[in-house]
Amino acid sequence: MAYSVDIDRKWQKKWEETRIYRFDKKNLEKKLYCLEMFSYPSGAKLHAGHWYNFGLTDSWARIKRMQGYNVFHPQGFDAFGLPAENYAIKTGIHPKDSTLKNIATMEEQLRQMGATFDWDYEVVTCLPEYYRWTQWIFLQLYKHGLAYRKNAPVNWCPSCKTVLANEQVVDGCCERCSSEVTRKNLTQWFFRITKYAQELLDCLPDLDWPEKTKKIQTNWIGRSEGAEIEFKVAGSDLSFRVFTTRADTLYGVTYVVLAPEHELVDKITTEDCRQAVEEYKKAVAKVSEIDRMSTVREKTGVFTGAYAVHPLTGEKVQIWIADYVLAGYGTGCVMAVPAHDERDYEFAQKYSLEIRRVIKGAEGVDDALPFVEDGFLTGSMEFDGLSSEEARAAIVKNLESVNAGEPKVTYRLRDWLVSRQRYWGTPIPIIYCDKCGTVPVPEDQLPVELPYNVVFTPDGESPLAKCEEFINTTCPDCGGPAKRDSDTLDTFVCSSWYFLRYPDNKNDREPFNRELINKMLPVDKYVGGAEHAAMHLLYARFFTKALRDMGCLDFDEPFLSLVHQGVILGADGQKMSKSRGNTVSPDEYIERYGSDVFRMYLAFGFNYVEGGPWSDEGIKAMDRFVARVERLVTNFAREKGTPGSDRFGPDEKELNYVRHYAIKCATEDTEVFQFNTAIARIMELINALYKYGALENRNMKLMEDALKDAILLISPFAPHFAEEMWQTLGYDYSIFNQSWPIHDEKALVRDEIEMAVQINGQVKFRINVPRDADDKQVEEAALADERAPGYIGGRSIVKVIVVKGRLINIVVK
RNA sequence: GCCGAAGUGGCGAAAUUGGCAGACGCACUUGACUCAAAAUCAAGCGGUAGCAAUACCGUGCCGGUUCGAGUCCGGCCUUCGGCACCA
Repeated sequence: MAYSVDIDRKWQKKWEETRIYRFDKKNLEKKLYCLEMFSYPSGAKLHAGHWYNFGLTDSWARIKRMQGYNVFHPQGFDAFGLPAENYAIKTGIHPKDSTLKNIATMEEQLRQMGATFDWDYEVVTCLPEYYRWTQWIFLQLYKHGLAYRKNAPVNWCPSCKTVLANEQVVDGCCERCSSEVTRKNLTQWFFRITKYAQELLDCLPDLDWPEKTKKIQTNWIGRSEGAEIEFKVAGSDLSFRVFTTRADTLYGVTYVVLAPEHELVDKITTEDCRQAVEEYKKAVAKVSEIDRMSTVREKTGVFTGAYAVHPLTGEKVQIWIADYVLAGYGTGCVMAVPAHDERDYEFAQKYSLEIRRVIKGAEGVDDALPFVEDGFLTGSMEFDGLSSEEARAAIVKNLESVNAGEPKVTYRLRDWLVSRQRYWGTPIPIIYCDKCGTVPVPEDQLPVELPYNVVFTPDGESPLAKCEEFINTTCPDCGGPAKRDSDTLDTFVCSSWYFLRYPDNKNDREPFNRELINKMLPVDKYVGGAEHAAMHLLYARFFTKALRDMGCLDFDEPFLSLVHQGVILGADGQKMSKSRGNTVSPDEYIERYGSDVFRMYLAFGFNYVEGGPWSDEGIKAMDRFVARVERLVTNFAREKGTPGSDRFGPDEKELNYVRHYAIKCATEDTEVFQFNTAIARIMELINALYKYGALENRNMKLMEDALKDAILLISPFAPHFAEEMWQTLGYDYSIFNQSWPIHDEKALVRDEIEMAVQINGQVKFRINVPRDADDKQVEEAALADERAPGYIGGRSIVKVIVVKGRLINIVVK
């Protein structure tokens, strides 16, 4: 039977009946945890990107399985989230109903992929069995001081009617709906990820992750080393601290700037200036955070009338407020050194403030102001002549001795805002009691179930707030009337620990068993989109570390090795989208060619990490290749048993060489997700088999062995097809219980090697030399070649370089 | 603006530590089979010149190091990611 989608179904059924991909819980010594980022159950069908991610990672997992690993390869769904709720607002279909329906559809489609998923370990984040433990983790974080509430200005999307994390705001617009984001003050729950900033940074170098991703995380965390320096407010007991990375420029301070929101502003502002300050503060409050973040905007500010005392010189400098100083970074105050900072320079020029040089460039360096690079100190009393680097240490030391400063490290990373004014998410397990205050829901009362009967009106208030039977409850402490938190958790919270739940997904006493999880984790190979480089991956790392410190597990990092798949574009080279009409619907292709052809095309047509444009010609070519293999197999199966020779001449040697070369390369390339070259080598083996098959008096044993290896090599990429071919060749079920072939190094040694002969670095001709020829013999062979004199002419040989097994370069003059 | 990655035939892409550029495939051309077409099988296929042997050019651009550079160094250009008043 020619390969088609029917073959897919046949073997899917058989695999399911025989439970062939079931994970063996007893053999944890050789476990290998292979994981793709789980998906959101959207209403649409699986797209090419899902196949690219899941299908090819599955091929990788299959090889590992055949190499004897006990592969744990689970699947699940990131099932809470905005789209389902927005869909409900639009259509009236309840998020729970639509989500569960979508999950059923997607499960079905994922089964049709023919992957090695063990569905016994499925995890669905919107089910109480799961979110009960999300809530439990929230409570542990709360108990350990890692979850706290504060009033904070938040990014508000007027269209989604919800709060967005900074990272969900793209160009001042909502990541999801692209409407303009505004600012709003709300009391929100935060996770103290900043506590782990340094560790999150320190563990990065040892991870087998793409360098680019590590770089993104490094930037995101944004460590900055410097000093905190105290300035006293002249004529009062008040003081404030500034953070600076340029303590060497301290003598160049001519004024200081506070963020307009800084708490000290009201206290120090003089009567003369109060009106101007108040007006300025009002004006700043009106400017959206987005506009304020624009670098092209002209800097503005006002004088507070107050003066600060320079900690070393005792000089009085003006205190200003300006919007270019951010309340949320560092201490919310800066010392202004206009001579050596571009922003301060611009500001000082505008408001005619003094600009005082304290750094000069080295000999020959253009140090026109503002000079922002390191140099040598000048006008800085006893520090004159020191380099910037020496001066930073010396000045901070000096400050420390007078108790006016010390070395300090700050981070750009901010705490993670997790409250969402939304329905379709994990309820926050907190109760507010007038008498007892903020009370965590007792663990034995979890889960706090999400009520089904709610009204979806997009008015910015959580639907839960309007659900009386949910919101009104009794205080667990005093038994009096109390209210539940009406917000739900960011869905990134759900996805920050799902990989911990998979191995123990049915545990109803705890989120996961500590002993088991210590054996099953970390994840050995994690594969998913690069768009999660900053958020998801950082949050999951934070959760892992926090859970470790709370005694729930004993490892430091969740994902040892990470791969990002590229993006498959439409045939026009543009991102696939319905509006462009360039989407590729896997179902149609699978119906026509079978899922293995689809998967193999994805494997062969692209560099996995880069992705690229879809090509109908490309998948047709793959269809032809599969048919070509099938012809080879059926022809051979017909001839099987006919007597052949047992000779092992040059033809056999060549076939055996290609065979083992294919085994070696396919194994090594697949290991590092280079599926395209792995398949190229398999194609070469098939070509070699055709060539050999056309000969008279073949060595049938060798041919069968080579063909058998070829099918084994194809099997991870075309599992249904390979299973069918295996059967056609008369072997027992299942090919996936076979061992992965190992190449024979001896077969890769050729008797004669072709080497290129270069004259002055240019290839002129090629010679064949015996495999074991030494440099001298190679040189002699090259020079003895009849073509050599013509190229050398009358010139003399200056030097001869022999690169073993590759080329010989004759340098002549 | 800063940080990072990438630019290779008509196309998708390969290329160990600096060592034969273009593996494998698509498209195309030719031949075999066929009444014919498709499919299949076989062969060719970077550019220019030439009947040919061959010569010259060729990995975004300019320069450098080297016996030898797609690969290393310096300077540009373009594209794509990340960050962006971070003190």
